[in-house]
Amino acid sequence: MQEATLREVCAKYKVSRRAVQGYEKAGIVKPTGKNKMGYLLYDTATQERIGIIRMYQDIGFSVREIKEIIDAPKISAKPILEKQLEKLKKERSRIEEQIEILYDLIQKR
Amino acid sequence: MQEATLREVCAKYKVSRRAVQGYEKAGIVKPTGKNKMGYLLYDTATQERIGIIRMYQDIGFSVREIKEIIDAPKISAKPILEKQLEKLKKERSRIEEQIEILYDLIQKR
DNA sequence: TTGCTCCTCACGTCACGTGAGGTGGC
DNA sequence: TTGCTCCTCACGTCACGTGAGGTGGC
Repeated sequence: MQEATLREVCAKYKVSRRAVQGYEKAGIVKPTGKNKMGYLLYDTATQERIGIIRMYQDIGFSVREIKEIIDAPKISAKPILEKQLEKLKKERSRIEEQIEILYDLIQKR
Repeated sequence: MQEATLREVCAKYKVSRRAVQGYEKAGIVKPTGKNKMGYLLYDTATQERIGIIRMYQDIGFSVREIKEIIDAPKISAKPILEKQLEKLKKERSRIEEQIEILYDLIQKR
C-alpha cells in the first residue's frame, strides 16, 4: 500500500484540506496513519475513495447521501442514481426558465 | 397606502416569515409599522419590493447582490444582468455534463 | 386560566473557507 | 531563535428552518 500525505492527496484529486477534513468528520474517510513527523497519511484505497466521493459530489450528491451509497451494494445504487438524474433534469429546466426571464429583462432595458 | 400584515404578505408572495426576516436583517426591507396588536405591517410599495427581491432570487441573485442592485439606476443594472446570464449559461452546461455522467453511470450497471 | 396568533431571539443546517494557536525538525 | 510545514480546533458564510420563550386579546 503506497501511502501519500494529505497535501499530495489534495493535489492529486483537486480537493481542499478542509474538504477532506469534512469527509472525515462525516465518517466516510479516515487517514490510514501518520508519518514520523505527524503528517496524515492515506493509502491507495483511501485515495481512490476520495476520488469516488468527488465524483459523486460532481454529479450533485450531498456528503450525507454519499455516506449512504458509497458502501452500499451496486444494485441498490441504481434507483438512487436514477432519482438524482430526475433531480438534475428538473434543475436544468429551472435554469432554462431563469435564462428566459433574464433575456426578457435585458431586452426591456 | 394599503398596509398588510406579515402573514398576508407571505401568502401573497410565497415567502416564509423567516425569509422576510432575512431581508430585514440584510437591510433591504423594513416593516412600515405595526398595528394595535403589535403585528408587523408592510405598505404596498414595500410589498412590491418583496416581490422584486423574490424575482431576483429566482434568477439566481444572492441577497447581497440584490442589495447592490435593487436601488441602483436601471442603466447600471444591465451589465450585472448580462453577467448573471453568463453565469446561468455556465451553470446549465455544468448540469448537462452531470446529466451525461449520470447516464453513463446508470448504463454501466 | 386556556387557547390562539404574533413577536423576537438564537441555535441548527451544509460544505467547506479562513484564520488561530501549537508542534516538530532544520 | 527564525522559518517552514503540518496539525487540530473553531468561528464564519449563506439563506433561511425550526423551535423557544414571551406577549396581547378573546
